[in-house]
Amino acid sequence: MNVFKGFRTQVLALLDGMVAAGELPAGLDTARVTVEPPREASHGDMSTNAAMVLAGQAGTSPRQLAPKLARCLETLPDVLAAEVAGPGFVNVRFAPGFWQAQVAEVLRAGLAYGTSTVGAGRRVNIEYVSANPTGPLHAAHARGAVIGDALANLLEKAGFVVTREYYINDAGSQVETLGRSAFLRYREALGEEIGEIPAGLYPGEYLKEVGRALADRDAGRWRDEPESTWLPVLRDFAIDRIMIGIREDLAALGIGITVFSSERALVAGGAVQAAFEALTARGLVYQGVLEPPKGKKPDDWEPRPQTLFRATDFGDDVDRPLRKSDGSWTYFANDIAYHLDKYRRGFTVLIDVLGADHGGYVKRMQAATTAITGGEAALDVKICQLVHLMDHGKPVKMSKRAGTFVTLRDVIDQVGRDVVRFIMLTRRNDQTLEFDFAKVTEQSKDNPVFYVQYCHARCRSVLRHAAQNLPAAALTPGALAAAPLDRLAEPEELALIRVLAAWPRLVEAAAEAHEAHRVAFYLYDLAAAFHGLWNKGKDDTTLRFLAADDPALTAARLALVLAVATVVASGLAVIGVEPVEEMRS
RNA sequence: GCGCCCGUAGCUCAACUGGAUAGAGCAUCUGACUACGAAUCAGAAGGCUGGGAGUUCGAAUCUCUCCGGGCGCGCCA
Repeated sequence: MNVFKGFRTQVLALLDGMVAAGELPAGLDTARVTVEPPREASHGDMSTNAAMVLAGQAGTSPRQLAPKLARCLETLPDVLAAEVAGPGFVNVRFAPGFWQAQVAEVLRAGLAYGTSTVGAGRRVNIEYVSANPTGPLHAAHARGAVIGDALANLLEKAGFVVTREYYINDAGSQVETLGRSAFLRYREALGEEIGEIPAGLYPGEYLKEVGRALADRDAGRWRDEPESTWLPVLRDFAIDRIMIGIREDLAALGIGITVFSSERALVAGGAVQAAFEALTARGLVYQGVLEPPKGKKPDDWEPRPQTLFRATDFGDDVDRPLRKSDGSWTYFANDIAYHLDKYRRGFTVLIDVLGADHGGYVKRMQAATTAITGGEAALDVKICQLVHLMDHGKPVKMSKRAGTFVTLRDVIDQVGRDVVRFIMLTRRNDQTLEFDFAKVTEQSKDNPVFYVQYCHARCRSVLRHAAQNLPAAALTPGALAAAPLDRLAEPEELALIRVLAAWPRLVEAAAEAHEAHRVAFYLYDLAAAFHGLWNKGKDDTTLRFLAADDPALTAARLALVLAVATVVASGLAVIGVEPVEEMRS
């Protein structure tokens, strides 16, 4: 239960009452009325902008309207005081009991605390990773994988029905190159000396295994055949082998892709032709000649008529080609068909998580999605900026040519899956991210993974201590929820409860914004509030959780501790990280 | 040249989609370890939110224009 949203409905009800009493005109637009925690804690518990939003419509001023609303708010049972502040905010203070009750809410809900229904069962398709099946996943893929996966978790928690999808680009020239490269390794596996890998083919060592596997299966069957015979076989064989490895790597990172879509199958099924015809029927396809790109003109540029999609009608900068000069479809045309396919499978909310090099692709794909679905589906594209791999502050050298690039598997093996997942969410997706092997495994407060995990471990530690003196039955969530929570009266305790109570609101806001990183930042804030209270107990022993001479107080504080552990675990579940019981030394 | 993203404390980053006096963490300075684990915490100091103009009750956020960085720019995917 989002307490802020709950209070907003109460505010709206009071406004209706003011309308009925003739204090406000009817027909006010309350859509922009918000209830938020004030930035400054001293301003109170919640703040509403209602007077400022409505004053104009009501023909009065915020400072005149606000006091009237404040008086109404003070009639509510949980409200201690409502004050007008600044340009017309109404700040509300709640009775401690209002917050204390939230602890019991957390314990009753358990890990489901924060689960919301704002998604209302709407179906969302989120496509992520979608790395070309020409080699193993490398370190940079981790970011898109985690952002997509965490966003999927987040949206599910917010009440959306989510499909997690991986688009296999198995149709273009790159997989042909893969087939040729694999053929070379196949011949090598049969004992041939292949020498240097020619330019234009993939040199990676990982293809040796592919070549060997095919040699084991088919022996010399393809060696002396023409390319037209072996290429499809080698290509498909290599794709299958590489996709097996990719799936294993994703599993190692805990990425739960549910649907793998094949570009080749899509094309073979006539989907591109169908999408093309749909666009044509809408009058959005024509033959035309594009201007050359200014400033950076390709050497072989020559004006030529092309089959173009009217992307500029939908906000793109130029119209985009759908066919290559040899008559085959462009990647863009295939992708239009793919997005139409998603729409036809019932999704109206589409999210693509793409790498930084796809930045220039966003507008055209959004234009195409709007066009092909008649505006019924909306595409949001999350661009992941680069990840700079570092070690002890120095860049990790990588060279694709020398085959020394860092694979995703390397990273997972070195620092662990939980660390990878958490760190990838410690920056907004459109901000570059530094990933330092030394720093992310450091056991200090500089390391947010550690800091948050340490919070959970401390909570569990307290509960373990309590278990030495109390029967297990007294420590269940149900028993603790029944503790005298009104004993949680210290300012720091109430402040901590406010942070807990912000979790459901954060889930909703982050889900609507499609921003999973906010969960990581929230967890950091929650951990900070808890560590602060913990340390207060160092100076002031009356603040300690376990009060030997006061069982009732102890029970109330243990309820709070368990609630903190629960919300931390709930948040980590969205990120896809396992909460730890204790820190290993 | 055009488009997209970014520019916030010395450094690394937030800021709840337009809210109040822009917040954290490092680093710096001051203080707290016979402990429910100090692997932490409290306090101080640090800002013309790259510059300028506009929109309105109100702008880091929206518009325009410069400056600086990243990514991309017809038959690669």
